[in-house]
Amino acid sequence: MLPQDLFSGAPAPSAAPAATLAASPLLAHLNPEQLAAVTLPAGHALILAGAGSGKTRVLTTRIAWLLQNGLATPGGILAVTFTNKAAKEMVARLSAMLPFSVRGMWIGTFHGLCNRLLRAHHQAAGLPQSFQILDTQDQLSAIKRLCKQFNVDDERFPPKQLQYFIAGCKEEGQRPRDVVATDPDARKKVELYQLYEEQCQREGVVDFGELMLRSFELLRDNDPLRAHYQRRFAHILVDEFQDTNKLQYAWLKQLAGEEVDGHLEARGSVIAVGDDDQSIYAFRGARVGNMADFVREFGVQRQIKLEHNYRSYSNILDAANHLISHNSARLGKNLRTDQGPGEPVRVFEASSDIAEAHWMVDEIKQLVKNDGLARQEIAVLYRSNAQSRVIESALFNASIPYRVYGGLRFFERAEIKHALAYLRLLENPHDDTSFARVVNFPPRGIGARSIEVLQDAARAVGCSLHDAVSTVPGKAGANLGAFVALVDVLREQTQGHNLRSIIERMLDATGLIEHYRTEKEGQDRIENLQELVNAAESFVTLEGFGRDAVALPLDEHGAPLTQSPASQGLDVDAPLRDAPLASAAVPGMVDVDTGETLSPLAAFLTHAALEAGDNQAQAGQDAVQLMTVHASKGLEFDAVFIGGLEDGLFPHENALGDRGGIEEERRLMYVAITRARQRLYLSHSQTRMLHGQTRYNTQSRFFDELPEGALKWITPRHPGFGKFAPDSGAACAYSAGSGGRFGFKSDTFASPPVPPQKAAPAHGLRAGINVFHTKFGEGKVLAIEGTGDDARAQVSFARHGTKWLALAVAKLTVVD
DNA sequence: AACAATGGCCTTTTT
DNA sequence: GGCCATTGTT
Repeated sequence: MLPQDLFSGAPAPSAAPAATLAASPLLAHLNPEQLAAVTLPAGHALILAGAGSGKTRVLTTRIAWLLQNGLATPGGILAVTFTNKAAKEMVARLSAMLPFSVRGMWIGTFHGLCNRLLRAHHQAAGLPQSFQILDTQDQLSAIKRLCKQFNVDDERFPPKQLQYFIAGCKEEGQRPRDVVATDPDARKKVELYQLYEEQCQREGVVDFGELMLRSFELLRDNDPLRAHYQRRFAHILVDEFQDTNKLQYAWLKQLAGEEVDGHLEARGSVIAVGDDDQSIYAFRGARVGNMADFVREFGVQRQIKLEHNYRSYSNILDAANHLISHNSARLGKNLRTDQGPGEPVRVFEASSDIAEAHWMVDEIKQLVKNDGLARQEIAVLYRSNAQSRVIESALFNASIPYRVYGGLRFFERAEIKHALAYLRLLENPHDDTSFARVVNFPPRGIGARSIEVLQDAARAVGCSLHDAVSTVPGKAGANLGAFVALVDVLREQTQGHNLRSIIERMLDATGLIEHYRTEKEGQDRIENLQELVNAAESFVTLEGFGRDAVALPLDEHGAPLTQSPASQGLDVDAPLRDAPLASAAVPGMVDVDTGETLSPLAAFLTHAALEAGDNQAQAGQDAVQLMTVHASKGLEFDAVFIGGLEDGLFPHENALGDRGGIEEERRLMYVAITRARQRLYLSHSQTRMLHGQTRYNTQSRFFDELPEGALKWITPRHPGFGKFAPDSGAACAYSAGSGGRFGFKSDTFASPPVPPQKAAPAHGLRAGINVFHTKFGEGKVLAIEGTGDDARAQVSFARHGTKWLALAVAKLTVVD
């Protein structure tokens, strides 16, 4: 771990005298730490930015400051984020700060910037210029198609698992030849990975992982190109650094400079901004360890902690600080505020999930009525999506408008995917994933049998489905021919048309709209398809076609021969003379470096793949916000409810076995707590309907890690975690007060909830004895670790391998 | 090819 | 309990 003293909060020496800086309106109202971060001298730096500490402000002000003081040119700046939302926010704020367009800067998501790089240097990267991007759905169908073709037993190799395997390999930077496979199963997987790659290459498509890996390899293997970009990007800024995976970190290293004798020969400055306490994406490959690696490998000299929180009252921060202090392996950070204590954190114990939801509804009503809070400033957070149902129905019955985040996004909807598949076929007839998707949609007499014949034919010749159609005889061949003709004719007809007209013609010619006219839920789908036309329209106007691009001569490696004016940047004063322009440079459109252009259609398809759109229902309404804790990261609300704080749910039982699982759950809780500005409500329920059965849960262990002084128990606190009150009658009486009138399922109320297996405090387990688990079956205890509520057992199950189970949660019974 | 029925799954998720 | 995907039926 990093020594504590490295993280001195002291302002770093700045490039200009403090007095001058303070006078600058840009730097007004920054606190000393923020000021230090904004005015860091050249060199790599790590900024540990706590929740609500003004991180985005620091990032954008830093960029503006560099430009204003002539320390950087727009072309020399690369700022990378994880989500489109964050990238847009940065662009918007910068546009407001700067008197000129942000166009010359590279601001975007990792994948967006990779896309840009690969489009610009598609030849060097071995890709067609208009390669299309597979989203997760497309990738899965591509894998399924592959497996079918090679007669893979999908019991032994479920496509989902293969997808996970392939994505995982790519995130680790591994090509099939790099994967070490010892057992036959693993070898088979690698073989399929190889075949999948060949298929993608043949079809001219890349998945998300490929976008990252391919551009990493491009930089790694192409010396002049790498040198060019290293020279160009003098200032690299990375947001949410704790969420970077291994490959993204390696990608950043390629851009940052040469590695000499194990340490990085710095070219530009990399400023990494992150918060290890908010690392909640380890499950998808994020490596918090990248923060420590960054400090070591980049020889980071300056680290700044932003600990001043501008969001919450101190009771809320106390709760957060106290909780997170139970994690080991932290870089160390404590949030503080100038605000007073505020309201205590209210804690409620419900007798059932229904009662819990009704309590929330009652409290929400009061917050709106008595405290005048806007409904959209109230959020209900939960650990898993399944929990939303009960809350939704309670809100619905109380006629409180609400909005659930999550679910399908615009470009992920089936009808939109169908339309996009047709559009992709216009762009690239060899995109078999798209071909297979719509060859019989709307239905045109091409059944599974015909498709199978076609696929076999295509494989035999080694060509695309499109090209194999002519070899299929008979009626099936005729139907297939008609489909191909439809697409080919459409392609010719729409040649030179604008995007709107292409899409309208496509919708008409393919009969998509017509097809949905007869379906029961077709009206919504038709509206969505019309919305697609609007989306395309606004894409065209927003992204501004035909803006000037600068051509750049390339050598035979695809690397720029000379620096373009853009890469040298405008001279210091020039930007200020530029007319202000709100639109941002968008990946996939026009590359300002190379002048390479993409057809409007290809650009729009890229946009659709890279930015799936909003995943929120009806926006605009003043509605209570419902979402998972993960989805709430980066947001803030006046009042926050965190429900389902029960052991097994939050922390989630699946996390208890994993190494570091509990700590990630704790960080998740930390994220949830720090969303609240004024009020925080925590609740747990004695019983909960989950997967069709009533579960009896004890309160979350996290309650024991919160400071008593900041809490106010609305229902009396139980003696302690894991020890259920023998007589639960009291709890029932309390819930009757606020939620009882809503009625209980007889089975939950008839007898007081009794936790089934936790009656005996001593678990009575020891190594060697046999146990039974409801999910994993029979197993043998290998080891016991910890005591009391932290006790865990390592159990070897006959069918499920060896697992660590928390005894307080796992349902283990001794078998003799 | 369209529909009904059954079975298996079930933490979190962006690009 | 409810959602999905795949299977079976007409």
